Amino acid sequence: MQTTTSKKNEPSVARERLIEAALKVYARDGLSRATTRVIAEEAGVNEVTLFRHFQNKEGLLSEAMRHFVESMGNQDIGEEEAWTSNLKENLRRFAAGLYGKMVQDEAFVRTMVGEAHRHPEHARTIILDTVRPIRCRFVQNLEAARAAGCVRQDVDLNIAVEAFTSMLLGGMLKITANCSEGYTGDDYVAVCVDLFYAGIATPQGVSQG
Amino acid sequence: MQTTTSKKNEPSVARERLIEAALKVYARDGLSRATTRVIAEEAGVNEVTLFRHFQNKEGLLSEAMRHFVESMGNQDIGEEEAWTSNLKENLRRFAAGLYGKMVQDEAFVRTMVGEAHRHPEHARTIILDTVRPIRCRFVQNLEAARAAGCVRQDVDLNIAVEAFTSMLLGGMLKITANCSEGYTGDDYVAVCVDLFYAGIATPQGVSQG
DNA sequence: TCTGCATGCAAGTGGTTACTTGCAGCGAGT
DNA sequence: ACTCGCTGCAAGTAACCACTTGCATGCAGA
Repeated sequence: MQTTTSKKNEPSVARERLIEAALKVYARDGLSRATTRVIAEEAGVNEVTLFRHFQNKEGLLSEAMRHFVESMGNQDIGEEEAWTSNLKENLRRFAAGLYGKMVQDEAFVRTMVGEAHRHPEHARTIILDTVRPIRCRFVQNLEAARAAGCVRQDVDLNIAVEAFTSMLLGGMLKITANCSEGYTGDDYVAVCVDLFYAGIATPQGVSQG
Repeated sequence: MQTTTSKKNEPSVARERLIEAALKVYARDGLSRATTRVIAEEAGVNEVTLFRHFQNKEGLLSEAMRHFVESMGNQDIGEEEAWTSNLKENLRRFAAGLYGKMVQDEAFVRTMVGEAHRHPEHARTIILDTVRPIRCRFVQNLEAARAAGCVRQDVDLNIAVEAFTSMLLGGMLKITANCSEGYTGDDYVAVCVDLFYAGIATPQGVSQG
């Protein structure tokens, strides 16, 4: 029989295609509205195959989340260079990289923010396992910069980094919803970097103008 | 017949109860999962009455959004006092007030962030009509502070305010999802105020330590 | 007292949902 | 050649969805 999209060469192609499709549909339609039928269609796979691989809708969701976290773990935001010198430029690169990634995954981010209540464990896993490593490296870099005398001593770097990433996240949510007025994402990121740099740098180290 | 919850004294009680219930259910279950049956139940009103008042589900949604925007317009975040003096204290009060309001409406905020794609006009209306006035007042206050010499000249205040509110929004989303580590919302707000103040204040005006 | 309006209740319609069952083909390893 | 696992397809089930219809009730104003 003419199977429209089946390949059957590699082992368990359908499974991978279903997971990829699921993530796509989750992002596009939300976790609630992502139906097994639509996911299977998107994957080019029979709906029954979905239930044969993952017992039910929730099983697919869990597997898809695990896959997402793993695939994100292999990615880097900003190259780690010498953060002790040229702090502002490093901040700029980090912010631009993180903001770009967030915009890229905007739909998925929205879905997870919106459904964090209904799927608390998945939301927590994703936030902790994907953004924490990034944040930790960021904190370490700032600590190095502080050791070099570029960063104020009287500020909690953990919270400061949280505030910086939140600034980028919140801005992305508003800008991509077309609710910003008269400025672009690049403008926004630039101001964030400027403010944050001026906020954490040691006063005598702030380059003015 | 024994009507369980009807009052029938005031005019059109059902309508108001339906709108209140709808907002509650939207926040709790999301826009997609909020069913007419559940909303009617929550309102203690027959489901048919819902369709008689608002033609369909979308009609109720629109009315509920309008109601939300109106009710928010009557609320104030921070009292407007003399912003030219004691800038940091004013920032603190504003931030605490806004953060508190966001936490209060956390579920609704999440719903709107998550479904902004599927209901772009409502999302835009809400963001623009409810948070813009607050932001505008904030910008004006900062401009006054700048005129008094407390605020740097070389920063776009519109974007800076956007960054500040985004910082609070993003932090709230993470903290209320139990994804913060070792700090409270108050800690977070305090650091945000500290960073932002150090970020926008004129260098000579920064009180150190 | 009569009329109109808002509401409740019971029932139903057509569509969609998650999920199941039974059957058949096809490729790979033995 | 034969089996076995993966897959497709057709069909069905029970629940739920938005939304409708018809009828009864009770309150308010005339």
